[in-house]
Amino acid sequence: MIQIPRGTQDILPGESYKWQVIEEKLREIAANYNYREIRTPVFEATELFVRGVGGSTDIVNKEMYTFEDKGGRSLTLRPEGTAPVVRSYIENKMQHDVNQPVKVFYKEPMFRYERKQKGRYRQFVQFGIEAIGVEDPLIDVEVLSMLMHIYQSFGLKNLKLYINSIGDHQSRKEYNDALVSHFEPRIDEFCADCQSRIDTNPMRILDCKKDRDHELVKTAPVIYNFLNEESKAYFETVKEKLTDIGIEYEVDYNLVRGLDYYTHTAFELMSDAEGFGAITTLCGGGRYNGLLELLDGPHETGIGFALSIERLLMALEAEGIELEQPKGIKLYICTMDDNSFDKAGTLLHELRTKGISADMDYKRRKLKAQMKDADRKRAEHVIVLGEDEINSGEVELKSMQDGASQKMNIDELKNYLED
RNA sequence: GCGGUUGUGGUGAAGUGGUUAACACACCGGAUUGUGGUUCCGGCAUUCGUGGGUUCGAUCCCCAUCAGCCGCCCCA
Repeated sequence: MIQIPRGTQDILPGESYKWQVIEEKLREIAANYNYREIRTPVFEATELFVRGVGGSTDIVNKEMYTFEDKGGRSLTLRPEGTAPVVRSYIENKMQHDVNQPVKVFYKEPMFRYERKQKGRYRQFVQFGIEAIGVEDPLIDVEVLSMLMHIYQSFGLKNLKLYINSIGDHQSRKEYNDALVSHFEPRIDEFCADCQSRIDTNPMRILDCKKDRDHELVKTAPVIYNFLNEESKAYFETVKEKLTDIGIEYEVDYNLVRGLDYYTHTAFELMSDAEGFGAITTLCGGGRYNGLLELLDGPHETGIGFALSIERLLMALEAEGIELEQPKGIKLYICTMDDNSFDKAGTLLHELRTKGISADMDYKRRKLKAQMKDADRKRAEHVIVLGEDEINSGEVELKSMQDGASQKMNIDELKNYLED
């Protein structure tokens, strides 16, 4: 038997309604904030991610599905959504778009070659937004408020929003240097991971789980102090506005994001719910000043976030929140014999043509079994089509909810069910 | 990529080196010759992730492989 590839999943008919409910809600909220959908290809030039996401990141170093096509081009299944959107923005010269800033959302599968775990897939669906063309604390707040709006609209409670500012590239570099000189003299007291982090990404030492109690971690320089006045003011405004509109957050100076392109505002939404295991990040994002220029684009800046629908579903499950199941069919037709089986097929065709959802049992089961089937299919009404009904042209329309039935002829039935 | 753990019917799960692989739910059928969600009765895995090996014999032992889960790493 051929099995599904590791880290991927089938969304079966019994579950797909959950995705539909979530997707519908996301589209609704996106429209509410005036973000429009963008769709980009599943694969892109490998170079886009190497440059855009950053050559030192794990994503680029070990998680990409990269292949060569028959023309010898190196292509990569997209591991994240921001670089492709920015590529499209640049290529389509969207800085000249009449709608400014350019506010887009996407909802597409992403691919990362990682060890599978609960809530971590090799193919997963990200919903994300990007607002490009404006640098103003207020747009950062819009993005954050939309993010919280999404999760709260599903009734989720155990949420924690962490924010930080990592400043511009200059302050980030100075801060990194300061961390290196802070840790270097005693780096041998740290775990093996941290010893390599000091070269690759010193900020990561700060949120190491093993060394979190080390005194040097506690006395380490704080990034806030390395921000220039402008960056500080920007960050302060973001925080004030968040408070003004009632969004709770916690500042986490150790919050750094794994992708190289982030600057200034960075954030992460975590779940507090029980049984969430190692994977607690529901959504992450931040501002990316400089990314457009890095990809040969105009001097514009952007901000965005990305969330995984799989993890959103996980969070809903963890909090015992059920999504509304779709309505069942309007009418189920029970048949008694070959003749009525045949007639039912014709009637079904007529009903469906009128837009009335209807079904019957094609397995020719006994009446009782058909009633059970109608129940399972959540039919609103059922009729029994037998010899009597066919001869008289009259059926009893039974409501599955209260069991009450009313007599009517078949033509009346079609009109009755139409609305 | 590293460490650990698990893998029995549609689902949840017992089980043992030896002729017929518990049980529960679901499903199908009957009790009730044309009416659902209750009850009672009956049926339902030549097969124990896959491929090898050990053995007279393996679902139970060994090896490999695939997949899930947990931890690390990292992230959505």
